[in-house]
Amino acid sequence: MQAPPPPTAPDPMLKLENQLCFPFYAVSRQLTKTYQPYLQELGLTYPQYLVLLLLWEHEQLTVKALGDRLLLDSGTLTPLLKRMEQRQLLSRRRAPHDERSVIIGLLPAGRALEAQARSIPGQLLAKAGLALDELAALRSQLTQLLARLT
Amino acid sequence: MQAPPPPTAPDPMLKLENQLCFPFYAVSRQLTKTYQPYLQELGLTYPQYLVLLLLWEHEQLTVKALGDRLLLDSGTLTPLLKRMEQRQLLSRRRAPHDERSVIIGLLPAGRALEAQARSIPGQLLAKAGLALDELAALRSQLTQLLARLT
DNA sequence: CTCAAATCAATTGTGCACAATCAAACATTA
DNA sequence: TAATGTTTGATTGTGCACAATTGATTTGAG
Repeated sequence: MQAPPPPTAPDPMLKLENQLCFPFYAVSRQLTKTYQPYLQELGLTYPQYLVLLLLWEHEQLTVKALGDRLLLDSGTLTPLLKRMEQRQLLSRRRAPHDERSVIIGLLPAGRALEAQARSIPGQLLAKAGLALDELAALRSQLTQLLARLT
Repeated sequence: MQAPPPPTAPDPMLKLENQLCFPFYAVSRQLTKTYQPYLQELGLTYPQYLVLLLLWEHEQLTVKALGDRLLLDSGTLTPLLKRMEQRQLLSRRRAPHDERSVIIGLLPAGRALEAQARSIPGQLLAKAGLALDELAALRSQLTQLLARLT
């Protein structure tokens, strides 16, 4: 279905193909879909995988620390972490010295997923058709942009 | 809250900072947040804004055509379009020659938002601190990556 | 012409994402 | 220490995002 262009030509800056944000939005969603079959084997969603990446590295972190690193707030993290707690992937407990904080700790079932996840990054890079140096260049541009936006 | 590193150092490919996808995921969400104050004045969400960008250009499109261009399926678009229909921004009707298709047409209230949206792309570019040539370079890389992923 | 396959939108169910609000716990300072 | 303000997580409500299924419609092979 394709209509003829409207009588008044639109501002070129308002055409979808010229948008800054749309490619980020679309690539982000497509990347998540690309991860999906691998993560499904582990029973994880992409945001849950990100939480585990941090816990594999740090063993335990507060909800606040997770949110700071992932740029997610408690409205997103709390239900997500409760689902992972039900699966015994992690534990949630109040910090003894500061009852406001909730400490998220890695449990054995969560630790066990690390070995299964090892092959994921390499397979993703292959699917994206990126060499390691291209990846590094792209990532540094994105990190720089992210810093300007936050 | 920061715990000492775990006894077994994690695979560097599994560290958050080395992930390919996370920067896209984070930048995409941050960009949406950056748009938010401007779009709020128009009463639009970011995906609704994308639909209008296409309608400003094409006046009318089927749900299928919108989904193809935005890489969104009907489970996402149908409720979103119904909300926009309720606000009289667009119309939804079956195609006479093919009753399976639903044609989305721009209404005056939707057309009227175009003038108000004109200033948005420029303000976003300024906030992102990008020059036009940087933008073009980044966009071509992203478009290329998107093509490899789809 | 017939009916099996393909197309398209809608629906259902799950899981983010985020603004806004709240309440508890902690920190500060007068 | 009493009053005030800040930090932290949880809750609520709205709106995507997408997999899976359904049902109506159209197409096309025989």
